[in-house]
Amino acid sequence: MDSKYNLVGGKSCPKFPTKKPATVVNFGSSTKKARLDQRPTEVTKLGPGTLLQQRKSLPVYGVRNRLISEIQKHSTVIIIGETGSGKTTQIPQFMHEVRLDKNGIIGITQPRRVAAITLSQRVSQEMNTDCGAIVGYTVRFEDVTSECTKLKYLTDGMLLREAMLDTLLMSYSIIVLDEAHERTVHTDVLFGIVKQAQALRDEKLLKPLKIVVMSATMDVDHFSDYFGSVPILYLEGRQHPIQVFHALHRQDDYVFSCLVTIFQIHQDAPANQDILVFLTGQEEIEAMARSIRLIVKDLDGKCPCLKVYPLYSSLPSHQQLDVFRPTPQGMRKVILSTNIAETSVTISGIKYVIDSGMVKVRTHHPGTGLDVLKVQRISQAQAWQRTGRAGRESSGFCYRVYTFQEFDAMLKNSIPEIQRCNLTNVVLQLLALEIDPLTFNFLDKPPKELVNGALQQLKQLGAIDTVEGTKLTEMGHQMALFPLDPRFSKILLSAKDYGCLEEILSIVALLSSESVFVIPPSKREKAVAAHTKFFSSSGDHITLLNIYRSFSAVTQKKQWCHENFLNMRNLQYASEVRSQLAELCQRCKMQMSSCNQNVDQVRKCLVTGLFMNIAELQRERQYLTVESRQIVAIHPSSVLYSLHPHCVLFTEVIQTGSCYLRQVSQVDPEWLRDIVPEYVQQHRLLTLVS
DNA sequence: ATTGGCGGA
Repeated sequence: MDSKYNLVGGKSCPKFPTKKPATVVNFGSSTKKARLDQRPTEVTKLGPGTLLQQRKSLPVYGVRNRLISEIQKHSTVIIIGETGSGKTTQIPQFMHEVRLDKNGIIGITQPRRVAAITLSQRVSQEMNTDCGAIVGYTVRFEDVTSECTKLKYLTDGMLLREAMLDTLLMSYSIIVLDEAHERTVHTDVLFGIVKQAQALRDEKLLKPLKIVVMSATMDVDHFSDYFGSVPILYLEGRQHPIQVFHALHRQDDYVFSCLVTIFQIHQDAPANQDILVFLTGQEEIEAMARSIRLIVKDLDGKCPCLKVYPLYSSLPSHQQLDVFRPTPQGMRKVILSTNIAETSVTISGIKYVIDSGMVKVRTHHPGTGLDVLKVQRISQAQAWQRTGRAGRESSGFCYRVYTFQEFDAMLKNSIPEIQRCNLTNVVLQLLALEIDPLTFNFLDKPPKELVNGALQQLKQLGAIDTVEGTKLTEMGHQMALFPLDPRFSKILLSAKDYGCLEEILSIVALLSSESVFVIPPSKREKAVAAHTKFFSSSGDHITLLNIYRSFSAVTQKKQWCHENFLNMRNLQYASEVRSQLAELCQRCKMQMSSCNQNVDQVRKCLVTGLFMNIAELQRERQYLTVESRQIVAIHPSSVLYSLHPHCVLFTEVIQTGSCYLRQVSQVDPEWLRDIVPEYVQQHRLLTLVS
């Protein structure tokens, strides 16, 4: 298969068919030692002696001196390491021990907050210091560093924010871009920023910047080429062998095939060997959970007791935590998960992985402004990532519900997010750094249409003067200060003109968080009834405002959220976002203001940033978007779903089955003529407003 | 007539 694969892991064996009854899904196998990415090490409470022993037993420890000398010799290196190699915790310590950091900081980026926090806690424990002293972390809302911090774990997004203040990142002597294979938008932009900073610092004879890229991918030449053929160092991991099976025949229903496979395994495997199944979404997972529970009833006594655990991000946290409880003796867990279990969540004790080979992917279409959420085939790299989830404690098995030929036809690597998402924010950030997004040295260039679409929208919002121009207006500079979609930043900055900053802050904060509504399937009617008292007939935005106003007024927040079927965690997050935004507004010298009960002001203010998102009722329930002439419908979760007003403003349009408008408010077409007269003229919207 | 993969500032 892939030659590099064999370098890191064990030997590849020829695959052979297994003898199974013809009524089941037939698999062929090939024994492989899975290639894996690095997960944050769990913080375990241990004495200092044991900690040192643990450190010394890590594979990376044995090659310490070679690693140091390579990193010392080269200004940029790529390090490929398997899970359990200890690269993320040890290599920064090694560099610090020999003072490679000199008079600067070693910054280590992570795609996720929890990883940055737990890693820095682990490393400060290993170095026998308090977290926040020599070792610290910086994530949104939380900065646990001090004057003496030398090893700083931070989210990639945080380092990008720091680059906004200093493009040369002068406080750092070494930057480690960890988990680079995940290719988050933030890491991808950082690639270019860090490379530019390194070159400029050399050019200006400033202190040099060393770059270390850490990844688990097979496609490492790509990273190396980007920096000009820099050395690649491979690290051994501590991964157990995993036997991989492919379906011998093409399956036409991957959900059903997964279900069949679960029971094939369940009937043969000893108790306490758990199964992890990768599926694509909440609905699919809940449906399969119901099927399994029904089938289990008919199996009585013949097999170990089988317990089903759904796992997806919108699941309340206490239900997510259930997954981590060890399986009771004589039982078996089957976890039905989205790709959350691929990277974000690590479950111990998994012996079997069943891979549907599918994933839900969001793709932005700049011409129509439409986001499409579609089920697609995964990439080979992703398939290996899933496979690896079976071999964390001991040897394991992975059943791929697709043939080897289908595997072979998959993309080697997934399309990076930067090539398929809305780039308005990225482009605004680059322009704020005086970087031309059309010539920026991306690791992988996004399609021209995405960059142009972003420039177009920034021009509409008044952030730039001309689409060709790369200079921000005063408005654009202010917008770039906010950690928001530029349309929301625009609304926030307009709020002073409408005297409703208090209200807009609450709404924008809630739009930045996940849904606050909790609707357990078993208590659906009760939950909806509880939500109804917050509903506003003018739409979802004012409904969100009503919720936030009530939330901030009550003292017993936990109980209140429970009674009203609202998600406490998401409301608290929104409240943190709100404080941060309020502080930024204050820094922009904006006066606080409130429209109290005159909430029409709020909807008018929303128009200043979302005027391109207007839709008009065509016939019953069918709307037409004014700018892109798309046929759409209001999302069933909207309070306007059954009211269908003549003219609405929407926050986003997403195609799942049909095209749906989400977060919708009724607006008076007359407002458009007052608020965005040029836009109305340009788009000949006079029929709408007359 | 009927519903939201995962992160992050």
